[in-house]
Amino acid sequence: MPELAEVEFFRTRWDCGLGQRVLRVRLHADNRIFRKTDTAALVRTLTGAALRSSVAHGKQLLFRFSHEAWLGLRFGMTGELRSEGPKFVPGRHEHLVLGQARRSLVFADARQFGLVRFHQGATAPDWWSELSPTVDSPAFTRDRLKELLKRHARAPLKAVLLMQEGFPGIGNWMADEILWRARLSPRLRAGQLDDTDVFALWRAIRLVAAGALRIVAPSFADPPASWLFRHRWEPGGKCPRDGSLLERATVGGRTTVWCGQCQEE
DNA sequence: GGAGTTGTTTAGGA
DNA sequence: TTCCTAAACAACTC
Repeated sequence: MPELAEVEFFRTRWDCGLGQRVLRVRLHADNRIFRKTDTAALVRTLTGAALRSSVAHGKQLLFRFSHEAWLGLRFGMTGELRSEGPKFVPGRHEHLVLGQARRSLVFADARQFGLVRFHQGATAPDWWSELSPTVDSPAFTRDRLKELLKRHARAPLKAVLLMQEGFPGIGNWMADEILWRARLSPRLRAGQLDDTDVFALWRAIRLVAAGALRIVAPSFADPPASWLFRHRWEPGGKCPRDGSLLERATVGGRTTVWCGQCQEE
């Protein structure tokens, strides 16, 4: 479920706990979600620590606590954050619950494709500080995009846009939306683009990222009907630009929707 | 019961 | 060696 804007939406759901101490940590230590986590250290350190701040980077979140404690979260397909009452009892999918005096901060993920990470230290962990620039940051330049396309010249555009090391935050629906805006077929090989195409793709990336953050992040609202998003899952869905029937196929290993008329092969 | 799901990692092939 | 693809992970819905 969560891409750039959805992750940002979930981040703010724990804002109500900022500045407050964690009194009790409950977790399902044996679950796959903790495969990279020292759960004993997490429980020991976060108990009594106060939540200081949070930040999103693409599909990833980092929460900073007092006691030099850092909590990293990834959502996979079905992860989410919620705030519940102080007496909340975790169900089988609520893998991590930080109990504060007035609320419980809940991380749930039914499929457990997500990830919980814990770090202790004066500075953010390496797996956070080494992330490449997100697509909405000033560092994501046209030259950087050109370089990424060159590096994966033989892969289809759709597959390249989904690579988090190059395009942090872009997921399946955003990739389709971007390619539709740029009028480029998802099946085009990345190395086939000329400078005009690269510029169109860059502009579409910026526009879709900014639009998603503006529309989706504050309240999880759907984008307007002028976006491909609203038509991509409908049977018989039509292109909001020219009204022709949308195409659907697996590209780059993922279900992909595009307009065969206005997206250049 | 089978197919599909807004994600990532890994094994194996080209 | 490097890069790309398909399968696997786990649980739910239609």
